[in-house]
Amino acid sequence: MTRVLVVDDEPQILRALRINLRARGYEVDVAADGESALRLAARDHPDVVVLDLGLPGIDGIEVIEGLRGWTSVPIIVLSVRDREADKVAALDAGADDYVTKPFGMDELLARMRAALRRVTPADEPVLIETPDFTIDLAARRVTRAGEEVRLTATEWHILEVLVRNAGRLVTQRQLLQAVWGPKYETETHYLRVYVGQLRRKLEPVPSEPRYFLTAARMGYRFEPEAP
Amino acid sequence: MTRVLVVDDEPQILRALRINLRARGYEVDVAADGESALRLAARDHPDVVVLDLGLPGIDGIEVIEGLRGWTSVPIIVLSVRDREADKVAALDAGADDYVTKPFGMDELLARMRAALRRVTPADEPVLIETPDFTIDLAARRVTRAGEEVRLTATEWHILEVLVRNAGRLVTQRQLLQAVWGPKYETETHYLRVYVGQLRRKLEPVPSEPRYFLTAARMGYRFEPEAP
DNA sequence: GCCTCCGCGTACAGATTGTGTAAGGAAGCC
DNA sequence: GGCTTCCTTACACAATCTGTACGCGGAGGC
Repeated sequence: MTRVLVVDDEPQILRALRINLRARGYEVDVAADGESALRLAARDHPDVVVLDLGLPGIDGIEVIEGLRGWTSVPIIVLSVRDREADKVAALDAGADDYVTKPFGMDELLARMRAALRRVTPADEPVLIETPDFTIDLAARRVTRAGEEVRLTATEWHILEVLVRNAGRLVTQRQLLQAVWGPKYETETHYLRVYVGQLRRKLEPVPSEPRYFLTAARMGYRFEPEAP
Repeated sequence: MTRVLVVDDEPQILRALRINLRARGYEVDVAADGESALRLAARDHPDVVVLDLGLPGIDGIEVIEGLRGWTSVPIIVLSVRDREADKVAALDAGADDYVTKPFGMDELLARMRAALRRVTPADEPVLIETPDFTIDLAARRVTRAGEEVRLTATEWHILEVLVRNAGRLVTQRQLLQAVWGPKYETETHYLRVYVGQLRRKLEPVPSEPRYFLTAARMGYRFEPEAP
């Protein structure tokens, strides 16, 4: 089922969108400000985000940047601002589309379909195999020596972000933002605890990590292949 | 180099687009009708297509369908028609974006960048190779003779600034400002220490730098190729 | 040609900060 | 109530950063 995260501070628009999208068979998350948007996105992993730019609190552009730190989910921006500079800023920050209010529901739906169509065929590898364990992203399952490894929700969340960025460094900020939300950007000790648990469950020698590598003062990196 | 196929039957728009896109470093193909568009696309495999809907001969929608038969190249539709039904039809036929004429060149360029970004995911391996070592900016990793070279956060930061300005001189002020912040503009000796460490870790003969060159009283320069 | 001065590179050590691990309390679920 | 999971704190250890000292060499003045 396709999940949409709708972010807008105007209740009637939020309501209209929710009703329309539900009627079309989408599962709908709603948020009225940037912080909840980032938190919900981190928790629910929507397939597409519809984002109003004129938010209270965190700026819409910052929400785009926050999301882009860890996910490539399509972002469709809604905005009353019709100035070219605004569009360029949003698109260059990482938005996929920019629709000016007032907009037609059919157009928005068509743009959503277009955005979703692009994502689906590019099905990322769902199975990640290493010499020591196998990760099935679709089934949310990790197998080690034939046995299933039980992971908690938080452990899985961290694993997922790292694995989806395999080979790349993920900064502590990105991880914290993705898993706990933007307010926790400084709580780096959470990461230490949970990365440590992942290592204990998955690394052949937890004290000498081979897959979940630390880059001091920067972040962590998942390295799927034995070096 | 990025190749753009522009399809429009109005000569002045075609001309304006060609000039603007060339000026931005794109390679530009042009076509004035649907048939040439399909032919050129097949021949040249553009990275993005900018397509006017109001074409003589084959309908614009048919061009989209024709392209979608064999390629997923991003298609940005231009059109004078602002009716929602037209947008929906084009998007559902396979277009990625729909821009109503008259449009701003900056907006179109931003939408092109957004479309291109999706195709070439931002995580394209940003690899800088020299005869002696390889830098992977995404992974934050340096490999030398097959072995990973461990760099500290500060070392990385300096390396990154230098590498992103490869071949150009980076002033001491720029470096200090980028790595330590504007308050440290005068602490040039920090640079000496850390550039020295980079040389020790990466230069074949640290005392005779070949990649990390000093420009006395000015700054440093990274030279990726052996002279 | 000699001397001085300034900037550069290196070495090193104390202070600071980051990291990994263990463990306990709170909250939720069966 | 027992179990699991999450959040939080504490602590030891290690790595990194910061700051000082010193030797070297080239540019320019004399």
